[in-house]
Amino acid sequence: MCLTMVETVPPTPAGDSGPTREHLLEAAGTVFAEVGFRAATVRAICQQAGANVAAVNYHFGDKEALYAAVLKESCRVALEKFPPDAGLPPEAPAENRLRAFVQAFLQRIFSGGPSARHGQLMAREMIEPTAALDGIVREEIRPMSVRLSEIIRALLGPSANEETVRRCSMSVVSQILFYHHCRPVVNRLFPEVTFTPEEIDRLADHITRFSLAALHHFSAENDTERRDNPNFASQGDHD
Amino acid sequence: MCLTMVETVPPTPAGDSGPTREHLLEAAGTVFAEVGFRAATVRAICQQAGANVAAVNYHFGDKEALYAAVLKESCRVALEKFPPDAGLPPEAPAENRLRAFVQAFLQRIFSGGPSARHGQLMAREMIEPTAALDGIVREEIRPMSVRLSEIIRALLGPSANEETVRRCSMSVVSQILFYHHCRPVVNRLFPEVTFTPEEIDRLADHITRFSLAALHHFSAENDTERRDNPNFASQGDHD
DNA sequence: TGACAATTCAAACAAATGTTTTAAATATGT
DNA sequence: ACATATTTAAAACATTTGTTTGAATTGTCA
Repeated sequence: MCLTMVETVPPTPAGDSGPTREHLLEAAGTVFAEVGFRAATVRAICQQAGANVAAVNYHFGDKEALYAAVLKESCRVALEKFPPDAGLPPEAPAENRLRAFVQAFLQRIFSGGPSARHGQLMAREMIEPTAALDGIVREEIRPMSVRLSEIIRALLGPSANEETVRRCSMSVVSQILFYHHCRPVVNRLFPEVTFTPEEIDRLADHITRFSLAALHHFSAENDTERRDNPNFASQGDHD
Repeated sequence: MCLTMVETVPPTPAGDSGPTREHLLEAAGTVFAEVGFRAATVRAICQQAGANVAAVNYHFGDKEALYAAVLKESCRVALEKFPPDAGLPPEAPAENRLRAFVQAFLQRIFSGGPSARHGQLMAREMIEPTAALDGIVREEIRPMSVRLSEIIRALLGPSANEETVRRCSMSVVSQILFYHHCRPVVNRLFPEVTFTPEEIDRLADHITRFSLAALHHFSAENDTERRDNPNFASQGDHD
């Protein structure tokens, strides 16, 4: 069926080939994030981009390729704007690195703009994974996961086994993602909850404190010699 | 346009009107949970139910009403099979009630059958809320939320303010939902993680211990008199 | 300017899908 | 058994949607 296909893919593979291509990427990012891949229509995307219906197929080949391009680009932008280490060196205290990790993650998800759109797209990928998810996990999520694991391992102490590190990592990430993934329910349950920058800061505080408390407890549980050390119960002046 | 419409809705409002209606509900539950409301086709549902294409409209009016019926029914079944208190009386120690809450929630989500389907449907509702979400929040989620809040409040002590209770409640629920909501990523990151009943138990253990450690810390932070009470640090023989 | 490639555009195509219609089949009550 | 209501079935309808087509337009370089 592709005998008559000469070259529908754009001759210029990537970059800023033209304004239409970028408008398309921008509009597609918005529409995909708003209604998801399936519900998004190329007509809606093209209209928002001020382009013709055939523009998607001309510049990207088909709708799915456009989606992959959007996902890749939004991922790049989000990580560039809010790097996971938030500028902290690896030698910084693990408590601070955890705080920075949590805050950067929350900002990446909740601050408006293309970074937030990436969060929306990823949330949809969780529910309905596309072929693009494998690449995202490999290039974005796994590096982030090992980075967090290192922080957690430093906090748990050397005697913590890998399973505990993994479980605790997930306990931390879960708290970050919850407000985003369950936003429709959170909004209905607690309409007073907002996501202003200040509120994001307070949220990062809570998640960090909640997690550090648990991690310090786990750490003390492993190294029995430290069990009655009162230092591990007080936490809050670590910055 | 509805002048010629006489009575497309079923004369028997609910209950076990006929085998076809139930087959439809069953098949629709499976298909909706698998591919979501939008991607599910009434043709696929009817085929799986062994019914004619027109059966959906005859018995439920339209596709959306069928979806609402599925959501309502799956919610009923899930809560009936795994009640949030897991048979524990309200006078039981808060630690035990928390453990029961976590375990029942995890089982509701991960054990197969109609109960798990409800979890799938709810996950999709989070990402793409339908009109049915308001009812679910009112009748299912909010009661569950106040129940958890009571447990958390008991653990935090009387001096904890509402905001802390709310935040800690979310920290607990988030850990429960994470493995479910982010399953595609978890599977790719840690293929060794399974969700057998035993693993679910261990997961419930971790979440409960992690949360109790943090909550006891918060509690001690508020009531400074309890700070050095060693009871709040040891927890692990609660069954 | 003129030829050639790249891009845009309007129209149409083909497939999928929710819904309706009309008739046949089945059950129900007398 | 007959009449009536209920349910099922096949076909068609109307709309949406991703994609293609071929002409028109624009840009580029000699």
